Amino acid sequence: MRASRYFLATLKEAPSDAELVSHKLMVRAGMIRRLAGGIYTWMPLGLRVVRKVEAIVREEMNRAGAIELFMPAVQPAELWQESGRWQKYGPELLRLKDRHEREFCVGPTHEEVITDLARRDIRSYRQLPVHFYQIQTKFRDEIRPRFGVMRGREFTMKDGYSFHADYADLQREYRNMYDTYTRIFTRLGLRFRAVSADPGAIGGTGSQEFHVLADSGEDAIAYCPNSDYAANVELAEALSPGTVRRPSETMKKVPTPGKVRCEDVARLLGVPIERTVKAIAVMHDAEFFLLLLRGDHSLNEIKVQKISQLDPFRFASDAEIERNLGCRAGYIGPVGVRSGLRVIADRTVAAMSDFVCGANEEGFHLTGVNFGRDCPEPTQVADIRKVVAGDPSPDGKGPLEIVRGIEVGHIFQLRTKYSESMKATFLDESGGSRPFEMGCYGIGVTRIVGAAIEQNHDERGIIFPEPIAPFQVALVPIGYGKNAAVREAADSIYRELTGAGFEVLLDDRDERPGVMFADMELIGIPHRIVVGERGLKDKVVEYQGRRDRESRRIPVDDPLAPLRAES
RNA sequence: CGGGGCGUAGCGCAGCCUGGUAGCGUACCUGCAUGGGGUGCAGGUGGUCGCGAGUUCGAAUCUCGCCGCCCCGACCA
Repeated sequence: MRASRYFLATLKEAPSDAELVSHKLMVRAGMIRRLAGGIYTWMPLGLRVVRKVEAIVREEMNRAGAIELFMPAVQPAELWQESGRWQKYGPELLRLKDRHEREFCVGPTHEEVITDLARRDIRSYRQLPVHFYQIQTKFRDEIRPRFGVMRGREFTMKDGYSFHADYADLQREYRNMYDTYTRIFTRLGLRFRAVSADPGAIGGTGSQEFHVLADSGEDAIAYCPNSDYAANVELAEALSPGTVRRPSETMKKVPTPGKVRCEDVARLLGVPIERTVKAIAVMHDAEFFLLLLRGDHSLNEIKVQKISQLDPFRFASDAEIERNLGCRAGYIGPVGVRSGLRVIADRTVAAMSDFVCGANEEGFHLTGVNFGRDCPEPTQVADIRKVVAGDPSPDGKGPLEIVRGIEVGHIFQLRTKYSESMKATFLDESGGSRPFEMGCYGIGVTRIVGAAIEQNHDERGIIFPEPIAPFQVALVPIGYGKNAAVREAADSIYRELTGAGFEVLLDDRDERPGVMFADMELIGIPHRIVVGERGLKDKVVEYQGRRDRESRRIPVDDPLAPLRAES
């Protein structure tokens, strides 16, 4: 490809609304342009990268035995009403009406469509198992689209759905997909980690997410460096500390005017924050609950939601706190509350003694507090906090560490959730009618592009992993338009590299060297060959890898040398 | 959904408080010079100042409404 005939659209400055490096760099490199909130045009250069990702995903899915099809983006409301999600999905589902006032939605996912297809076309166990997938545009009307293509509203996703006669076969395919995803992300050249995701809601042996590791990731992942334990922090279990309570102090009321946060109270009283307990007031319908956490811990809302009396819950308003405790937020605690008020303590709190908590009186806290003696034992003890680095791994193999990640894949055992609600059944060997066992497996294709950049960049721009680079080699002649020797050498190298199967971007724009270097680095091409009059006299050109600090001279008649060494 | 901020040329910004019909950098076009890290000089193109209404002789500027975008919050005990 000749740069003069291509459409490079690099920018010196990024638009001010871009926050993440990957977003800024994608705009600056001319990979994407914004059309509306969370909706982007893929420019020629960006599209090349998307296509590379798609190709790898497609190849591995096919190799794994899945079959590609293509479903409509616009879906009739009836299917969603049947599965119950027309109500449940909420405002994230973009709904629309056609000219006959019939209701449709733009598909955020395709379980309904594929299940409908299966119930029509799969009648016998002899047709099972089967796994369909597609690479398709989805639309999710996010509350707050941001981070460019990483949390857009319109995005490309590979979604696959498998159908099985029994659970054992679903598990087999689930493992198959685990291995396939691992291969895909490895081939894409990404540092990633598979982590356990929410197993409760849908059932089965659980689901797993694949995260690209990056500090800017929206998810926190807890993992054990000594084992393969890894889970989204939302689910990672915080074990009971198992320490024995040893009350030694007597309870005292101390003034703490203006100190409402645990760390402020701890500092004022000169005690470690680990000795404080904070109380969080929540409501389930009209019922009031007090949740107790150690001062330095934070509430895990997902875990709270799993306590049956608290599904769903919301935070209590100031008025509700006043009404139930007679005190404003900031000074509330479990001591002296009316009987019958439900107090749920985190496991860590349940093992504490001589702790500090709010006195239910504005401007005062209590020290030396102990359960049983100063206030009733908690109504319930549960794991309701987020794990922190240093907590013991649930598998007992050492302390947890926490890293951040970007979710780029998710595999799921759906079981019969959709096949039952949509009456999708087949006939088994004995002629009985049974609902399909289903699995579903997603990969965020466009998000991968952002995640890859998030993980691979420097102050000059993008550093694409080789397998998804838009071009592998940037060929930069200096004085292409003026110097015949340079032009001939560049053209000849171009032919040779192209002939060897490399995608080469020949910068024949006759720009100043600095401009060409800056552009090629910005757009992240992994290899660069510079052809200049100076070197040609010695029959050499220069090679520099995108991560290299310096270039090195290579013979002009063997430009493939450094690339061979690579592979 | 709550709070805050912003909307002026493709991009980044100034002007607005103290009304007088718009400016800087960059990008783009032309010419000359330059030719190994976003080069220099000169000359140009490009804006209904987000949209609508109002106040005024006169509105980018003041008022109201709408739209769009960004950030923060929804862990506050």
